[in-house]
Amino acid sequence: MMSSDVKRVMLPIVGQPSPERADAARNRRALLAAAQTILTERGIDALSMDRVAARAGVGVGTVYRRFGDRAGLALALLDDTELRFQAAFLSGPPPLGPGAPPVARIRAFLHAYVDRLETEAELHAFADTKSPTARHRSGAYRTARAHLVALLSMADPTADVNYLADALLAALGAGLFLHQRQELGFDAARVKAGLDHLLIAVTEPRCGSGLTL
Amino acid sequence: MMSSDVKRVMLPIVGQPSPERADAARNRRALLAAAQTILTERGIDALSMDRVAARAGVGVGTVYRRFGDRAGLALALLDDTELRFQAAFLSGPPPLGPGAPPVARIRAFLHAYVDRLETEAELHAFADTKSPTARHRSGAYRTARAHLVALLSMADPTADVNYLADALLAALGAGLFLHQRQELGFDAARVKAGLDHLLIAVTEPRCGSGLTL
DNA sequence: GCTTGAATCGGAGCATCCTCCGGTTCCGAT
DNA sequence: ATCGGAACCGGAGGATGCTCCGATTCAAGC
Repeated sequence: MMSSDVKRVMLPIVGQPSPERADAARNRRALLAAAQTILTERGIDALSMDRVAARAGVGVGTVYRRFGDRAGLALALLDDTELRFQAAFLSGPPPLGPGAPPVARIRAFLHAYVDRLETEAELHAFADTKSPTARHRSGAYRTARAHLVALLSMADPTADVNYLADALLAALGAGLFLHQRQELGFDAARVKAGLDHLLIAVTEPRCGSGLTL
Repeated sequence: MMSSDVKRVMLPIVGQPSPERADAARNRRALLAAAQTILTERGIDALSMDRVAARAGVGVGTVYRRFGDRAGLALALLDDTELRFQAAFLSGPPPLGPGAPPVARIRAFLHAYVDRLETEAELHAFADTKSPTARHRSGAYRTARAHLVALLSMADPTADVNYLADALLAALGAGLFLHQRQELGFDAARVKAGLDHLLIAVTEPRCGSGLTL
């Protein structure tokens, strides 16, 4: 009864109270692998929850416990690049990371986001299909938004940076990007140039009256 | 037999080759009325195709023939206000209609759009849930876009107006608006002020170098 | 009226998203 | 080794979007 004290210290590493059971981790890996396979083999239209479950050899309920819903599965598939992206703009080398002037960092952020959309737009769009506000509630969106708010407030403390951050991110919507690439025939450079134009306009100090409406 | 000549003149009004069969028109009205009733009585979450069909006393197939899909039903419900809106900015009194300077017309357009979202945002969002690019393919979007492109090119012929029109409309997305109103606690005035800021920035002539990136 | 071709109707049926809950598996503690 | 409870598994099943096609209804021409 005295040795129990020692054993109870069985440290829970650091984060979650229960890290994850072995079978659960195995299933999660199998599900992500199955989803990736279906994605590359048959395209995003074939990426249904039932199919992913069948391909991974588990029940449908397991998919939903792991990922919550279809959007959660898509976000999990994007998790690797998302984490790398966040690391890059939070603590990577400039101009994306700290060290460059705010406007240059925002510009690097926008361009890097476009580069992500170039290969992941369909998956981003898929993640947004569940609800029209799903995108804005995701952790990825909140992080990006907070980053832009911080940089914008350095660049122009007089502006409504909370509004502007959402406006810039709206211009980076996956649906809009697909429309620009497929319907309008824009290339990535044109999208980036448009974003540059927006960014300059928004962060450049007013010169005229500023109230010429 | 000679009266047949008179009968054959049964003019098809003007537009469609076959105006619409009587039963079809009756069903369309019944379906729209049923949808409107469900919408006001039980909210948008209860607006399913099956329920609309049952409420109108017709089969589900009829709903799909009339409206194509869920987005089509939503657009049909918005058709009245959409037509009024288009009439207002295409041929109504200034500043929304012709007669005012381009930037003032754009500003009036943005404000009027916000006013629509104030009462119709959920329906707009519902119409967008089918596909991420559904919004951009709709006739309403194309009309609004063309209008903005025309006005923007008058205000600033040197800009990429095709990009800017979409960027402004992205800031008017229903999902973003709901997020701003519900999650962020913005009121309509703040959204309009943010749009004004964007508009001024985008249309105001450059004063600095213009390439300070 | 009646005929007749064509447009429309309607609901069975399929695919998908998601929920629910009884049975099973894991893993720390003894 | 084993035990017990917490966590997990899985598939039946409800709800919904959408499709398909035989039965029905409309309306133009006689």
